[in-house]
Amino acid sequence: MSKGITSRSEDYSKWYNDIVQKADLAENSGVRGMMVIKPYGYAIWEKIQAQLDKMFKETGHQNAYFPLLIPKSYFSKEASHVEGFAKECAVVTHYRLKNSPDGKGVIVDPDAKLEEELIIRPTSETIIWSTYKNWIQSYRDLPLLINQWANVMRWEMRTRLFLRTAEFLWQEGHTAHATQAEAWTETTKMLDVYAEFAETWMAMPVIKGAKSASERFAGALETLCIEALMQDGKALQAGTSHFLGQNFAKAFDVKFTDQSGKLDYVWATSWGVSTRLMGALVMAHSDDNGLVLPPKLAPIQVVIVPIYQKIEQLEIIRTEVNKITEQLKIKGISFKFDDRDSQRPGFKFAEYELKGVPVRLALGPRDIEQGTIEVVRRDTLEKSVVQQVGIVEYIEKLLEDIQQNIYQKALNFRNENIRKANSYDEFKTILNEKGGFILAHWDGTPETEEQIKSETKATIRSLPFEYEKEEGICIVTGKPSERRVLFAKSY
RNA sequence: CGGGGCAUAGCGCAGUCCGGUUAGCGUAUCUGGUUUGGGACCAGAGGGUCGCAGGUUCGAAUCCUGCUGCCCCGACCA
Repeated sequence: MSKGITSRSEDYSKWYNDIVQKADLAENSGVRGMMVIKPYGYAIWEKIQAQLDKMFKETGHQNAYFPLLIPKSYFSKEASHVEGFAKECAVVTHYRLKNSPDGKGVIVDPDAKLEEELIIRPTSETIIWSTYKNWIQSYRDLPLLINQWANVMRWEMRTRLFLRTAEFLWQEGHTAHATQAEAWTETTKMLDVYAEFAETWMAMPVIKGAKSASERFAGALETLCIEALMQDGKALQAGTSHFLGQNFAKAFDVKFTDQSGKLDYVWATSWGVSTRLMGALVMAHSDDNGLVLPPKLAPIQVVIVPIYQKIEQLEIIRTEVNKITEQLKIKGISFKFDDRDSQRPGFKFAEYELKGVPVRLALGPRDIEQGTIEVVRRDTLEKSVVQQVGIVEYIEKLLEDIQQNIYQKALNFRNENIRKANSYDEFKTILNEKGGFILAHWDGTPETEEQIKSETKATIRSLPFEYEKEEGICIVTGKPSERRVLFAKSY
């Protein structure tokens, strides 16, 4: 169909790579595992950031910035945290280069070895909590609600554009509270923020739940997550919110005096989403013609393509287009009038489909004569000719429809791909033949979880909130279980 | 980090097995013209340290060694 894009049925991974690269979202760089986010891709990330940032501020958080480099000694203070991240940390050992004696380039100066090595942050709990120690003395300093937008680095074995890169962009919220209850409320509140963002803005349905013990964040007492289903039937963790208890407060000695004068450790949370959301966005809605973007996150919501033979015709069209774009501006709808003479209309149509622009308008001599305009919506590729009168209201409504429609489509797909399995055989059959989410009983032990993982490659994505308790027996061991949990193969 | 594949013009590739003119093809780019309602056509032009570093040879894109990067499959993760 489309030039140069592998179809999903042919090779899903290749399709994903083709879209990311050909829609100009990102490309691989000269550095292993690290990508360049291109202007069009970054524009989408900026929209994601802007909305999330607004939501964080609305829930009382402030932004701050902490250092990229973390002293190695900080890292060892919280035992399970080290264990979780040690294997993938980049380490800075020297602070100077010098000219190579053989005259070929530069070498690390062996005389410039650091006394204490520095870790490039894989996450910032340690540097932040060592700082919070100085910021918190009394209950009056609480709650402390901080977020930072930053890059982090995790030395990944195998990387994929947006989904897993060695360096990625994210936000990380780090909060401190006087009581356990308040910290727990914060943990669930931020998960709700993520879920709302995913569904309302990304048009991507998610399932909220809690991670099993083995999938928890290193150092957390509880990890909550939102899980989304991709078109190939694999699950993607789209955001996490951690209840850290008093682990980091104890590790970094962060105490406060409560109203009765008693000294106690503070309660903590952390929560984050990353540029991985970009990967989720691509896989949630796109088709074999290219990217499909939800209008709320599309850098260009409406593209206008003029169709003309002579330059005089273009000028007439331009006058008509200006009338429309002035109104679009007032409505806050972003647009692009593509008057490039170097490409023909057909080329432009294909190009904007590839880039996922939600609405395309085409205006030619025939329309000028008849007072009409051609409107094509990206999600269904449906083409209609409508009157120019009232076109802006029509577009406004159409953008809402598209946002709704792609959400509904993704929701239907997701719902059709949640299945219950009542035996291990059934579980395996569903997994191999259909994929998707599987709800099944599990005895609650890490051993059984591990056995299922090694035998089927499926993992427990979460203990989902939205499914009620139900007595049953574990599909593997036959032991009693009080609820079904959510399994899937995942990214 | 293990197994497999790949690296030649911006992009996609041929040439490599079997060393030998000036390294080709498609596409993109630039110029001029004709075109423009679903990826236009004609004519001309520019563009290469053949991934990097060594080696063999009269001669290397081609043979040998090392390195780097990318892709796919595994072990680990947001």
